[in-house]
Amino acid sequence: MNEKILLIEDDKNIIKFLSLSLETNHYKLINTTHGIEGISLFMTDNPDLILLDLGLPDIDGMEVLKQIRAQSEVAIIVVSARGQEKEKVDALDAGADDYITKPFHINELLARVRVALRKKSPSVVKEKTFTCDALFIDFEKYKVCVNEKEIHLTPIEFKLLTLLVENAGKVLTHSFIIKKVWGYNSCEDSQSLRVFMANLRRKIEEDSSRPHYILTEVGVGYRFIER
Amino acid sequence: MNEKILLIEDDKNIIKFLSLSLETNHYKLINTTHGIEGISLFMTDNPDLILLDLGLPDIDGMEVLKQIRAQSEVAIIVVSARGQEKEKVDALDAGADDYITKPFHINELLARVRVALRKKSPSVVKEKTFTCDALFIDFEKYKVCVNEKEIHLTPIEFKLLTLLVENAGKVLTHSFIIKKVWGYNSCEDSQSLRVFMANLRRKIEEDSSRPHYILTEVGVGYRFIER
DNA sequence: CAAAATCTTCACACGTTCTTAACACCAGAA
DNA sequence: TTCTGGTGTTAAGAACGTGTGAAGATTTTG
Repeated sequence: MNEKILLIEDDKNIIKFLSLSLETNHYKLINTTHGIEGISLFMTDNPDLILLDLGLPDIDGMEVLKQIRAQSEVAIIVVSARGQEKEKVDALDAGADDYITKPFHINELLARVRVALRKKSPSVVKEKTFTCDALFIDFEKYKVCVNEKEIHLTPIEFKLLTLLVENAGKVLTHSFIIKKVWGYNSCEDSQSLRVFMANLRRKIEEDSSRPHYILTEVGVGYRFIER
Repeated sequence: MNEKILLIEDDKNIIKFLSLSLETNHYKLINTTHGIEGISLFMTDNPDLILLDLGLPDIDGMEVLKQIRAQSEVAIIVVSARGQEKEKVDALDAGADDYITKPFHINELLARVRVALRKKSPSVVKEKTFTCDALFIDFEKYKVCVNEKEIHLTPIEFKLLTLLVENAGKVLTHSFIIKKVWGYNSCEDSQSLRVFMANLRRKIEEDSSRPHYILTEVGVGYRFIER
């Protein structure tokens, strides 16, 4: 959140215009009108994205692009008045992630900023797992371990455990669980549910007569302990 | 190295034009004029990049975009005659990596294709071979060995094994496997799948009644053991 | 075109999973 | 104590999913 954007641009009007738009969209903005300072600011401030104009007063924007790209994979969007095909191709091949020609629509620019940021953002592979004491669940792999030892759950058992864990700490009523696991038009028979709870506890609890994870709320339902 | 590009576009002239350009630049090209078939081809052919027109004769291109993006991070460049700001923003926010408006300059398109491919490529570092115990697979040479002895697999068997191995450790549901192997619009018939699993096991398992590599998750699907 | 390989479909045996029913257990109330 | 309502446990059979051989359909190959 609050990604940092470095704007290297010498047109005062565009600076004003972009500052406003970017800041209302909750980006942190740094800006400079000169290429040399741009490279320097990139080094010191470590922005998440750079908006780079090609026509700068001191050095050529292409030079700035190449120097930054030589050191970093940071997202760079070229924003330029030069709309010639060759310049676009050169900038893109020199490492720019996108190229927008002035004049541009602000919403398109913002959308392209989002694209560039989502691609460069540390696309951490989200492990969809859950751990609580000796219990480990990998929802994606459909795998459940107790004390590092894999145990086998049937489809309904897995669904039940997932439901409980997703609502850890909350009490789930019998009818809620039945609706979620068996579907909305199943009769309100809690016999099966009790059997499944027993089986589930036998598999994941150390002592199923004194459950640690799945607690019974008499007259109401069941609840998974809060982490 | 010979990246595969899927072109979903209904304008015959553009198809001809792009085919020529892309093939002279040594890309492998697959193309279709319909969105539904596009999704299906994406599933079966696993392209490195998709060029998507928004105005298709069967379904809306945005729908194609969303459906593909729901399953994959593959590079997608929208190539459309619709140049409205809102459409660009919608497509980019729906997951497109870039948006080019017709008419376009071919060199700019090619440059943007290079940008999209170079950004996606590092994440798709695909292993060329796979080894697990007595099983060896060379994906490029389309070769499978068990105990150093080459065995013959049919195309679907190979595809199935590849899919399982690429997701080693994860449970793949029947419907997921069917979609990936047989394509998007195949009916949900798991009969064939069971037969292929049996054949595959007979070929790679020592004792196919007690499989070592391909495990069954009753009621859910199959999975390849974790390395 | 014929032969071979591959794929699909069907039937059925077998194993797993689910449902159901019976009963034990544990409060708290009469 | 006995009764009562809710819960835990066990076991049997029903329902469902899976493995497998073979036959027929389709595609590929020579």
